[in-house]
Formats: sequence, C-alpha cells, structure tokens
Amino acid sequence: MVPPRIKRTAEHPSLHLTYPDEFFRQDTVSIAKALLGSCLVHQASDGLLVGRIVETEAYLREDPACHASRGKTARNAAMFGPPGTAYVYLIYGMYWCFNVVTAPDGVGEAVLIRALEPIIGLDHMRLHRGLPADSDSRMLCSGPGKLTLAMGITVAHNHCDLRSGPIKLYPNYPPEQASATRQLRPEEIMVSPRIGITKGAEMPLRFYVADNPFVSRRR
DNA sequence: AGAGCGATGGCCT
DNA sequence: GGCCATCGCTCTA
Repeated sequence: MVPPRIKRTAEHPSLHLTYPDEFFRQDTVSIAKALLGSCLVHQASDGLLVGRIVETEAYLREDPACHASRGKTARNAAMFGPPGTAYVYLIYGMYWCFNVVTAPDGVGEAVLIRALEPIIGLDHMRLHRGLPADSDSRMLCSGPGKLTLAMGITVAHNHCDLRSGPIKLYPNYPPEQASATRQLRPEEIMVSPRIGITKGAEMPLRFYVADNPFVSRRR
C-alpha cells in the first residue's frame, strides 16, 4: 500500500517552511528589513491570498510615533504581546493597518506592512477592493490600508499568532515563485523617513525594495 | 507632480 | 474636541 502523495501546491501551504522562532527574536529594525521579499499568506474563507512584502516601517519603544510609546491601552495591547503575532488597528475610521509584533513579550514594538506585490489571488483582491477585473495589479496592495482590504485582514486578526495562521509569513513562498521571493541584496533595500506621521518624522525607519513598482511611494 | 480635502470612527486628553 | 502609521478624487501647474 503506497500512501497517497500530497502535492506541494498553493492549497497546502502548511507543507512550506515558515520562519523559525529565532527570526522574531531579532531587533525590530532587522526584522523590518528581513521581511522585505517575504510572503504574507492568508488562507481566507474565499480563497488563498499571497503577497510579497516590498515596503515596511519600524515602530520602536520610546519612539514618539509608536502607539506603544505612551503606555499600554486597549487599542495597542497587541503590540505588547509576544513577537511573531499580529497588531491590527483602525486608522482614520476606515482602514485597517497590519503590523508584525516584535520585541520581547511586554515590550511594545512592531513592523507596519506598507505594501505587497500581489502573487496569488489577484481576482479575489480586486473583488475585496471593489476594483474592475482588468485593473492594474500595482493598485491592489500599494499602501497599508489597501493591502489589508485586498488580503481580507481586519481587527479579527488582532493578536493572531503568525506561525499558526490563518495569516502566516514565509521566507519563500510558493516554491514555484521562488524567483519572486529570492533573498534581497543589501543594495536593494532602500531607507527613508516614515510616511504619514508628524512625531519622530525624521527617523529613517521606512524600508522598501529598490525600483519595485508595487511600493506606495518611490521615495 | 503636487497640494487640498472629505469620508469616517475609535481613542485619548 | 482633536487627533490620527489612509485613500481617492479634484484642482492647479
């Protein structure tokens, strides 16, 4: 009796390797850079959604722009949770922002995911965004509010463990798209001030992939 | 290419 | 009551 062979396909993401716990024990800036080129995977109820991370921002303790810098509250509590979990909050009453929680349990730091290159589920993303079927894929996830809508991420995912799902992070995913998720060279990682903040606005804590058409802004 | 602005709601002072 | 880790549209150049 030969056991049935399970194909390694997009329908079986659990067969691919997620990040080990050590990855999330790095400092927040290192994680913000290392997440560039990684894939964010959401096994949503209406289908598999995958995007390659091309833009991030680091938010640090003692950083006036960081929600956690003024202490723990009901809204920012997830930021103080264990590294490798999700912090999702509502911005401008309309959009969700998705963060990867970093720093040890009890310390409030995180990496905001600002843009994705859509890889799998583009038609579902267009439906989620209310965009026509032939719309430009660069419009789908080129901003923190756009990508959560496209990926089906809401406050329901606040505190979620990114190692157990339904939202996961993969260094390389899926294998047949490995060229899209190859390790970035250091010179491909661009640095700039963060976008849309007034406090701590000068700190160079935004990271994005050089010459990538899916980032929210070119500078 | 860039400035201005309205939509919209929860949180904090 | 003011402040947002935004977005898409309009107006001016």
